[in-house]
Amino acid sequence: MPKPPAASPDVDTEQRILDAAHAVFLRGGTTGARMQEIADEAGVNKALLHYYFRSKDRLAEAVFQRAATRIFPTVLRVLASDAEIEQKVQAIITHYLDHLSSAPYLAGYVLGELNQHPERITQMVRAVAAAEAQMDLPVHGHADAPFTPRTAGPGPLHGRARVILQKQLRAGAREGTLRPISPEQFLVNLLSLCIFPFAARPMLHAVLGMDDADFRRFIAQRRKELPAFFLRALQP
Amino acid sequence: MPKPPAASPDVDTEQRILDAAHAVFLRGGTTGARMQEIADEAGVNKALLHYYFRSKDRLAEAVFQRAATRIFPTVLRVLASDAEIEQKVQAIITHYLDHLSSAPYLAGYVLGELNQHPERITQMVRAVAAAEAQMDLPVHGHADAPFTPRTAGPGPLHGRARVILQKQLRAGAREGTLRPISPEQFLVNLLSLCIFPFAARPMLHAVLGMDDADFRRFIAQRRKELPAFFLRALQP
DNA sequence: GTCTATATTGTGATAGAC
DNA sequence: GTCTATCACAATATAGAC
Repeated sequence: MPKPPAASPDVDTEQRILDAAHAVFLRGGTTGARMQEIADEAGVNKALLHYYFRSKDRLAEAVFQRAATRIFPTVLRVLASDAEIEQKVQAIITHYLDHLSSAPYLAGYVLGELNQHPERITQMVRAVAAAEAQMDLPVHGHADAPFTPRTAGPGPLHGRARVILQKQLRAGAREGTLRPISPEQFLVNLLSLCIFPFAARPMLHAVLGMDDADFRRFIAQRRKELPAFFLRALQP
Repeated sequence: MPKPPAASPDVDTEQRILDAAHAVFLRGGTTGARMQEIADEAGVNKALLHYYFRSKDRLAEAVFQRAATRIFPTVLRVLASDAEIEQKVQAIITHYLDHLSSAPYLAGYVLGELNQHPERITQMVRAVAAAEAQMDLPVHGHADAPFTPRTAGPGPLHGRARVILQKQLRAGAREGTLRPISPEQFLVNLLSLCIFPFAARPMLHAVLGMDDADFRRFIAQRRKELPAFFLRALQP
């Protein structure tokens, strides 16, 4: 029962609050954020935050859920598709560079939360599992059904995505078109190259002297070069 | 004058406090950490923290300084050396995987701080500049001289390290042994592949179901495979 | 549903004895 | 140098009017 008690649930206000919380939490992290700040950003009173979301903790949970959901499902969908490995790499790189460019704080926020609040890990497990489960239902079965407990193996990425990736990598190795590599190393390498530059943006500012314009150019160039760079590394 | 007023400055206690603060801040971030927690960890009273370091802010600054200094100088030294590019890649990868394995929270902490407290960026600029400057003094000139304002170009990594790297990459491209790549893309790729797995460790836990033992094995394998992976990507 | 006012706790910081 | 005791304020949370 995360919904407000009764009457007409003013979803508009609730949404405004959630958006405001999203913005504030992503900038300063959960512990750094102040409820007052969120209220101001949403243009409402502090008490309203507690009316819609019971406590700061729950509000933070809701925001993290949303953020985690925004950073992950696409990769799973792409990996589980029946495209060639080259196309998948291209698609994932393009997606991340574009997506994270438009959400500058997202990567840093998610990593930071996971590091500072271990309890978020289980939350992310659920988020990923939900994404994979929902993926298994092609179209029907309305998206916001609260359960769909259709996860196969033991861990999260032991669903379709991982199985298909592994099969593809092995096939490539057998045919001699790909150097043998485990799905884990493959994925971590790919995600590293996509996500790290955004999570470490301030570090690049400090170490390489990149201002905002520099960074945009840097990412633009990366969009062109990274797919080939990565695929070359996979060659036998 | 960050030193205690007078008398015999009990460097032992000060060090214990700093170590405790290091441990606590790295786990929970600056804002998440509590002074009481640090005092407990150091086995002293809360008031002593204020005696040695004036405020939480200054203590946090000191810890960040130390952490930033531990994560960076080695790369600069390696890059500025006269080794071949292949050896440099190998050395940097080995160093990071070993070093970050023994300091699990370091990467996440530094990235998190930089994201949440923009003022840390200038602090890191100074740290990097100091590291580069100190590097320019081969042996003589005792290490803890507080100035050495010998930084050349405008930005931080516009010192020896960057110049040498760029020269090396261009030479390789001219000779046809390396595919053309900018020093920035080169460095970010390398750092991404080294640092991200540690900063995203909880994410890997959630998404790939990696427990501690899995992660150790994963890194061990990475130590073997990553240099070749990266160097292949550089080939023309 | 939304506000104002207030209760309550947590936490950084200081005073002062030893 | 190190402790105990306490202050002062910031921040979450609630009560209750409208």
